[in-house]
Amino acid sequence: MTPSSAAAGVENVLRMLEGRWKLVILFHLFGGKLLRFSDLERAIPAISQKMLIQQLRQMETDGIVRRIVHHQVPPKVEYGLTDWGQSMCPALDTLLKWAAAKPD
Amino acid sequence: MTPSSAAAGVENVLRMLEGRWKLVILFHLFGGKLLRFSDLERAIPAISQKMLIQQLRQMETDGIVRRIVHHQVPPKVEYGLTDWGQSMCPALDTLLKWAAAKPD
DNA sequence: CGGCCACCTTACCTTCAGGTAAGTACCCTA
DNA sequence: TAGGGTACTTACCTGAAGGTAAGGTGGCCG
Repeated sequence: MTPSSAAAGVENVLRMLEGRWKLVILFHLFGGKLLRFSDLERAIPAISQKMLIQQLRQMETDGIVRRIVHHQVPPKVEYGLTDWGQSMCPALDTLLKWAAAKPD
Repeated sequence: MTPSSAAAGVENVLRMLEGRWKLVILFHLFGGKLLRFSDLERAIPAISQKMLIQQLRQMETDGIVRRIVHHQVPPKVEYGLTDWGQSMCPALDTLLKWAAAKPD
């Protein structure tokens, strides 16, 4: 495994997490919570609708988020994490622990 | 710990890793290796001098990289990881393992 | 019939990370 | 004194991420 290929692997992971709002959304959905579009808007007031849907769609195609449409009137769409998305939690914990171990 | 504060913690970590070249540099320095400026240029041909020095400086102020100046002619400057920088390795491994566990 | 709710979509603009290219400082060798 | 190696520095430019604001659909309710 060359330095470049290893870096590429990690970069693929980072690409899923970077984006101004992905992590905020992620942490709102951790724990198996299901939230509606408007719930997320309320939970993250600073985000625009465009950004919210954009980041959700990207996380959906990355397989982190799943989208559950209830065919009702008025429309109801719920967002939650996939099993794989949930399983990211320990990995993020490891990062936080490393950051907490910083000297100085 | 609110979703936003947890996200902020992870974002701080990501800010240290994001940047087009940080990870590539990082993986070149893993294992206690010491490389000179020109070594890194040769190891990463696609990077410009400006970007190389910029990313090195940022990682230095983040406490990940250390800079060792040898007062010689011609000049000699070596770059290596701090202990804390080295200790990031397992955390990145966790991320890679998570990515490898992706279904589909 | 008109307005409202929920969930998007579109057009347009701004900002900044990163790229290119050239210049600087130092001293040694030929 | 001219050239070269090493380690940067500076000025300028570009593309894409993200922001703002407005429009669109579909049905129910008063």
